Amino acid sequence: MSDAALWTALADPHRRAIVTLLLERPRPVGEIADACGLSQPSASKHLKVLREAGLVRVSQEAQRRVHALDPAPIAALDAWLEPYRRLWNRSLDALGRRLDETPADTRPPQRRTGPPCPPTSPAPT
Amino acid sequence: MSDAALWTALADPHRRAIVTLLLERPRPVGEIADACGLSQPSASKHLKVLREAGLVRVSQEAQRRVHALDPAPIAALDAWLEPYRRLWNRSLDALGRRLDETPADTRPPQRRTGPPCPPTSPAPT
DNA sequence: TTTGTGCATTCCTTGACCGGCATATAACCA
DNA sequence: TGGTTATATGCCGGTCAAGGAATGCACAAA
Repeated sequence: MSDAALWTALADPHRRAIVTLLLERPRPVGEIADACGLSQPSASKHLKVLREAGLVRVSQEAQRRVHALDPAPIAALDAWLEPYRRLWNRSLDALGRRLDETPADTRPPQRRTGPPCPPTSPAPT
Repeated sequence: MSDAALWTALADPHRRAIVTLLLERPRPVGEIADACGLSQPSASKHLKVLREAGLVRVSQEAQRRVHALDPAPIAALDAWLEPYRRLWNRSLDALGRRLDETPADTRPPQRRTGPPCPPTSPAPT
């Protein structure tokens, strides 16, 4: 479950779709294939990649193999993202300060649309 | 700068290395190639992919082309990650609660190490 | 103007991956 | 036992991306 395997697994749009699908609830392979418009073998292969990246876990139910999301590896991505998020928040803060020092009617009309993570320091709203 | 371009750009380990390198400071192509052990054309090509994903910006300085990191697109990744982060935090909280209900000397020694980003809002589930 | 430097682009080869198809495997059912 | 369902796997052809070598291009220095 290397970092590389994780990135590789999520690089494919079909696999991201599968992961998003499993966010809702665990599902058997056939259902995943249908929902994503994949053939059964294709879905099975993608699920294998996701399994090897640690992103999904399987549990056998009779003949079915129900795949469930395991969000734990996402933490590794999140950790990798951390310094960039900090940088991004810093530049947002800087923008905010610049805007605060600018007369209102000369400002660009855009405003912060809300990054998914709260800034580390109070940003003007 | 589609989402797909962003994932594709970051899926390559060399490109992630470049991005990490640029976290420190902007650099010209040759320096990036050296630092990452890439040939100059190879570095140039990777930088093109990163540029097209919006992750780096170029500024010309004499004959040099200095590449700087632009963390903005990272926000898109962060947004994609958000629901998984929530899920992960929920399971950590559940673990924490279970641990709190368990006599101390039967617990595993681990404790929540702190996900890099606090949950932004009470999960609207 | 010539030469040198820094970088981008093109061509080519190779390797990886994806999808489809056929088939193997395993569990359930009659 | 034989058949059906659900899934995995192997093979094949096509596509795409990466790396290397050679080259083109822009700018600067002499």
